[in-house]
Amino acid sequence: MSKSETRIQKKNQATILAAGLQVFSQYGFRGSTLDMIAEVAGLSKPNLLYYFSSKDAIYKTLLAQLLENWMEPVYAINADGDPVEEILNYAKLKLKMSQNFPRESRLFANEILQGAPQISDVLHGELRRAVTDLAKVIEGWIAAGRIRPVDPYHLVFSIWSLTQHYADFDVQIRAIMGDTDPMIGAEHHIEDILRRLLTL
Amino acid sequence: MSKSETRIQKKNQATILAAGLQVFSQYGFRGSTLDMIAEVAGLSKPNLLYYFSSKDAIYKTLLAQLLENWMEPVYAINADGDPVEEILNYAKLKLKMSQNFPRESRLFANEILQGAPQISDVLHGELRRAVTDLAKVIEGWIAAGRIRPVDPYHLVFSIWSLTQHYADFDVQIRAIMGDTDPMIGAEHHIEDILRRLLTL
DNA sequence: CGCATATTTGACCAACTGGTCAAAGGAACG
DNA sequence: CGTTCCTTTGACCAGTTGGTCAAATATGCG
Repeated sequence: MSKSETRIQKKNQATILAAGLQVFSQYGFRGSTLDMIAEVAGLSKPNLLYYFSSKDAIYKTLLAQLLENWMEPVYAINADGDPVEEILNYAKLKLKMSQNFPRESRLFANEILQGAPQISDVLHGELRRAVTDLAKVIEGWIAAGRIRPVDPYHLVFSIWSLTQHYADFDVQIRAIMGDTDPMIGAEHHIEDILRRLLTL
Repeated sequence: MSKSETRIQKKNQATILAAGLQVFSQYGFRGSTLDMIAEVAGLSKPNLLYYFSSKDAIYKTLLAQLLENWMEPVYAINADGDPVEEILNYAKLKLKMSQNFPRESRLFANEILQGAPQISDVLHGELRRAVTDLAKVIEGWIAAGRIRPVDPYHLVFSIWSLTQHYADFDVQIRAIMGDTDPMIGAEHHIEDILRRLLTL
């Protein structure tokens, strides 16, 4: 079955997805062209379409991979762990993802800005459910007096915005900070914010 | 001079800019077309180009307006005011802007995501200078023991990300929160975060 | 009204767009 | 070596794109 994938197929599919990520994350779906992706990939346009049936197929594959990676750490939050450390650890993980996979973050940002036409169902379905569940866990922590009372939904949005900002607005941040590496201060700052917010 | 602007000219230029904002903020420069803007504006494509010399000209006009509006509240921060209130007030203002002008925020986000090709000079120039100056003011407040020691640059980024997130990721937030209006909780939450962070 | 000026538009263009296809070039394997 | 299947590509297509232009229409004004 999956043995049917040639070595060349695997390599070229990976090359195309990497090129697609590069281009889509910068220009969004509408603003990207197969020619641009082909150029970055170093393949001819018909060759792209030999491995992926359409521009849309490349884009959807990238988004699916992305959503999987993004949901995982949410599920990994342990209701029985230490509340502040669980939340801080999640935030730290998200910041590392912004640092190591900024293009994935920008791909997602672009999709949302365009109104999430491809992932509207995931947002209303799996994501909503996951966040609602997480909110219940946080409410439990609050009720047990283990963290300060905060709105759990807005807490989650804070973590997302604070961390993803370093990937999505990288150009702006670097323009302001010059040669200083933003990520060094960012981790400490976000930890400081969240610890202050959550500690009783 | 400026008297040379007809009533019709004023009206149509405004109509075109409004339509351009609508379209550019969703699809970015590359992903937007004159036909889309013309359709939203209710004008013919050649008519657009009678009022603006090119697609680029519409986009640049919008960005210039935007940057002006965004810089103003930064300059309004008063070094002699109460530090916490000055910062909180700035954050509140930015949140209101996300609420009342979300498309402007998304236009900016799109421009940054695409690598800020049109406003790179402003970022490295005026914006960088303004933030550096603001950072000095904040450092002064810290040195005077009037707020907790925080990295002033990352503080500014926090405020931007926390507030703009509600405009840029509106679709995602509404998917998760359903019918609940995000903005009601957002203001209190952001105030809570910043007060906790800054108060000694 | 009649004229000058401002506005609007249909027809058009060259470049680009996503995608097709038949034919050519390679790899693998007996 | 020859055959089979996988891979690559040049040529091509219909629809879209930003932009032009001359002609038609509307407006303002004496």
